[in-house]
Amino acid sequence: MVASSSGVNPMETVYIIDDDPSVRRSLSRLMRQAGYRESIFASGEEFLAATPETFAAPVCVVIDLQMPGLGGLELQRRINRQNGGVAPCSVVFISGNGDIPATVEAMRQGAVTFLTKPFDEEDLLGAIAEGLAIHRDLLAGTARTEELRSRIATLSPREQEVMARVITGALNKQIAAELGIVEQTVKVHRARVMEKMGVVSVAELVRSCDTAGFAAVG
Amino acid sequence: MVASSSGVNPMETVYIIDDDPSVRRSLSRLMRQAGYRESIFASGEEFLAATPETFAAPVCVVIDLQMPGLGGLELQRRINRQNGGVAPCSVVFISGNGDIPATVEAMRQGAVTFLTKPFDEEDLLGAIAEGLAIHRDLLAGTARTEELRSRIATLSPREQEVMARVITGALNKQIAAELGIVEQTVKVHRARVMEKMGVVSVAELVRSCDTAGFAAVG
DNA sequence: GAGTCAGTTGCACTAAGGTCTAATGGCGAA
DNA sequence: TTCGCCATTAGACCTTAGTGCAACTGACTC
Repeated sequence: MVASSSGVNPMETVYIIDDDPSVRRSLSRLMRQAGYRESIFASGEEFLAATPETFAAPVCVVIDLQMPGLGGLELQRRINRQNGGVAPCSVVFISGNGDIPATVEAMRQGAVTFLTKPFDEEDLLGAIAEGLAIHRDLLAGTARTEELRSRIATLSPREQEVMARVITGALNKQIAAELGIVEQTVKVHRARVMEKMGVVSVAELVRSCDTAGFAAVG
Repeated sequence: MVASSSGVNPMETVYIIDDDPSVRRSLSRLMRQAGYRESIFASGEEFLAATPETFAAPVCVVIDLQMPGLGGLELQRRINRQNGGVAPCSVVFISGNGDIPATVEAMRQGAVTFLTKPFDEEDLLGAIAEGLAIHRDLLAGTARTEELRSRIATLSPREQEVMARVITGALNKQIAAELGIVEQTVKVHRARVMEKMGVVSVAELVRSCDTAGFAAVG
């Protein structure tokens, strides 16, 4: 089953990074035929300079392992590092004469797969479709997390202190004692927290904080 | 830094699966020298027949890719399947003449690494130490999950229905209306739920259910 | 038939959470 | 200085949650 123009999201982009001009041309054509937006780069440095550090739409990067200058594995490392260690896009490796240690390293760093030249076009298209799907799912989760983080950012310091204790299940009077304030003050902060976080129950608040990675305080 | 007897948990076990007797002997000795409990098997079938489907202590399995009968990749698949798709232990591959597609498949199936013969003993010991560490962390999480699941199992059907709604943040009167019972009855079930689950707040209950994979009901 | 258990309900009371109004003080920006 | 935001507190009032006690029903077991 070959991916075709119909059914491919036009915002999903494939980046090709290969030092061989003929490979770039050939893959570029293949991507266009499959209906993907694509851009080609002759080196990792070029790619890093020309693309943003994070992507809002699904992206799959096809990287040639052996390139002069910045090698494929080091490029993958830098791409991952851009986003605080979390992969900002999917990566597919292609290589004319790769070895097993390089394959292991690429996979450990999160590559979708590692194809050896000459490879079947359908294998590459399949890997790219998988990579885009993975990134699509990742972005979906990230969107929710980001929304919650921005909501948390609107909380005053005190409100965050109160929330951190509310999500541990602490009673208002306990929170008040911990913070050296009166219970009524806790209630006020608490009400603002619920409002700003867009939730109506402690259960929802706990889930939101967990999703956003907001740490509870014991 | 080579792992030595001191500092190695005596309950951590390494299983060697290789059809070559000399490799088995050699690796067996290496493992003992490193202070690990070890067992050797001449085939995947032997291993599957002799070991439990899940392990209570950290385990790392060293698998030879090419074996007559059950191959390494298929063995890995079966091991993973035993535990409902979740890896029940760590896997390290070794191979005399592996190829990149096999390496990719092994890594995609969760292998810690893939070493090619002849390999450095320290590389293998390092991989095993990593595999055991990964499995140790996995077991730590699993233990908590299992404890919560067994607690959930002690809940009556009605109590589970109530809990599923409590963790969505529903009020007692809403739960009562949904279940066609009176609020007081909900309170009774709810109190039992909190007691049996060993929590004292809704916040803790929500976290416990999330950890155990207990689904909320909207 | 007696005993057990899950499920149910009622009543009374206490504790905790949530809302509203109103007020005070500090602090930085316009 | 005035304005707005944050943090704080008070009092009143209502809603929910939690607890203890008692009781009834139906299903299942010994």
